[in-house]
Amino acid sequence: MNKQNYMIQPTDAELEILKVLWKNGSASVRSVHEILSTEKEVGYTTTLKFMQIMHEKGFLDRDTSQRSHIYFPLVKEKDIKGSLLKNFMKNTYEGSASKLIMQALGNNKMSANELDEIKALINKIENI
Amino acid sequence: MNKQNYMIQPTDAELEILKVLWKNGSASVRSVHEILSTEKEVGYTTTLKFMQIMHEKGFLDRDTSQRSHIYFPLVKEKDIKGSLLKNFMKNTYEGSASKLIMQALGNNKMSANELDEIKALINKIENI
DNA sequence: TTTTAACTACGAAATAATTCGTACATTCTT
DNA sequence: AAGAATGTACGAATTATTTCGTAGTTAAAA
Repeated sequence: MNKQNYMIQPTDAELEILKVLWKNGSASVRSVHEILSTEKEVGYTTTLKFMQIMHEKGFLDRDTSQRSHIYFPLVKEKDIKGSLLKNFMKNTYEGSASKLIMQALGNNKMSANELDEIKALINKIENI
Repeated sequence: MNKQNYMIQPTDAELEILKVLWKNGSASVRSVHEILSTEKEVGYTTTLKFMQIMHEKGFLDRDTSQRSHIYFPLVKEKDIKGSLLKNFMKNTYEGSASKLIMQALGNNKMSANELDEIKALINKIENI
């Protein structure tokens, strides 16, 4: 039973780290930090501290058998993003998925391919 | 030229107040506070303080000709929500509207009517 | 083997967001 | 007219989040 409503949510800074780890499977603080550094100015111990906090919070586990610890995500990308989405939907669109989708459609250019993909999913949902 | 990328965004607490005002057009601190109180425990001066801050930030204007000031929104619901959505999309879905829409579709039950509305909008977009 | 580099741990400063108490003014009630 | 109720203003406490400095350890390089 995942993605509960009250699932703990990562903060913005924590989400950035999770995204790096979801993409890479597992990594040392050093390599996560190097990737983050390409996007924004941040100190090494800042990244380290976040990863320690995230370990405490249960977002990450780690292998400490080597001097340089290797961290990996304990939470699934889909679950976390789903939970963040649900929360955002609640705060901003009174919990209405269709309101959110309508505005996202209206405000953003998408490729024909993406639009088709969306239509296909709707059809699939409707034909159940 | 509205809804710029760097449009100032309301915090969560500020958004709640904006939502009340968008729905009511304009209102005193007292009446906003009464509505908020039905949803959560909050002190009167907290609501007052927020509305003063929002006035400073330019989210609200107010009529101070009476003792009880009347506040009204200076920003449009669509613009603010669009800006929040864009920001959320950037943080959580790498800025991809279709990723967000796909997950929103997948995770939420919608009525046939809502689904049709979404399909109609897609068709309209495709037929331009 | 001495120095330098890389690593963890962790307290605490800095910043952002929320919440409220208190002071003071005006209006309403009695 | 006195007291109670209602209003604004605003400093400051509280809480959440982000950021980093420093201490101490281990490994690598000179």
